[in-house]
Amino acid sequence: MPELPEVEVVRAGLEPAVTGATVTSVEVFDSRSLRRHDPTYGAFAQLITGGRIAGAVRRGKFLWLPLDDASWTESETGPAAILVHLGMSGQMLLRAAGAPLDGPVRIRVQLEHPQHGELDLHFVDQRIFGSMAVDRLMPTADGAAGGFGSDAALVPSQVMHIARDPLDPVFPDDAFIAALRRKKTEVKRALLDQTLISGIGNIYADEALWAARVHYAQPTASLSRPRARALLAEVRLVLAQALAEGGTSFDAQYVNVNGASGYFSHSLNAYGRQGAPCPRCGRPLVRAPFMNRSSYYCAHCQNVRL
DNA sequence: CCTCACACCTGGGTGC
DNA sequence: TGCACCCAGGTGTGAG
Repeated sequence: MPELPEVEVVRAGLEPAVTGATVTSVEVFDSRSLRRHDPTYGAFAQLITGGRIAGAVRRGKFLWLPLDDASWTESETGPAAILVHLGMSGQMLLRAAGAPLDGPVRIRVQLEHPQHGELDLHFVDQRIFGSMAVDRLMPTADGAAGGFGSDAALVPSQVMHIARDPLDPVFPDDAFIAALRRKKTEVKRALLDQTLISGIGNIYADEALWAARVHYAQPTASLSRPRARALLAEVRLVLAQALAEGGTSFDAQYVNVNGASGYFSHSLNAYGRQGAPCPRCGRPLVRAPFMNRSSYYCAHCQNVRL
């Protein structure tokens, strides 16, 4: 269940290892992990073999590895990147060259780094909700950097419709709050809408709502401006705290880039804690069905206020 | 245009 | 023991 903090941990782990490295070999063991790849663009392996990776960039839960200019000028395809979405259970594992494939490795990318030598990148994904792809880079609509990790004002075409995330220095607070209050939906649905604000999933949505004392089903149109602003502030706090702790995971599905588990569920106040006392008021937390999943909240602290 | 239900996936857990 | 079923949930798509 990687959300923004977990994906950022992966990005930060990959960045020093892959920047400047050349792709020497690509093996796709399960083509379902190329769900996001458009084959009319070219074969995934062929497009990136020989390319040089310029960095590691993230917006929300999307991660991409831009390819050096020299990698695409000859093919005249324009700037491109290796796009990664971890989905539910995806991992990007750095391994020594030729290391055995432990776990459901769907794609292996072998790299040659001028300083670090040979390195294997394993895309592991049990549930195959994640995917890799090669995608064209497009200019950002606002002219600002496309994501965290690069100054380039470019994003993959598949990320064009994804909103900036709340840790982005140019995240438009006022426009977000206005758009949130214009929506005719429930507040948690809005927090999970990646075209409105990106990077938040079921876990951090529940945590931020608990911290802001907002009921998950409160209509967005009924949120006062100060209350919406306070909610956004709690979203930022929750994400920043999780990031500082190295990400959150529950069943070892999520493992950081070096293979160590990012297990920090003890820091959660609401998510997954049905029946346990609310850390604020002591009353038992509740689990309620929501969008074919679950919402965890305190029925006492988190009141619908119209 | 907006909102929402649903499909896509697999492995672990549970009840019979 | 075996089997059917449920659950986890991020995203794209199509219906209304």
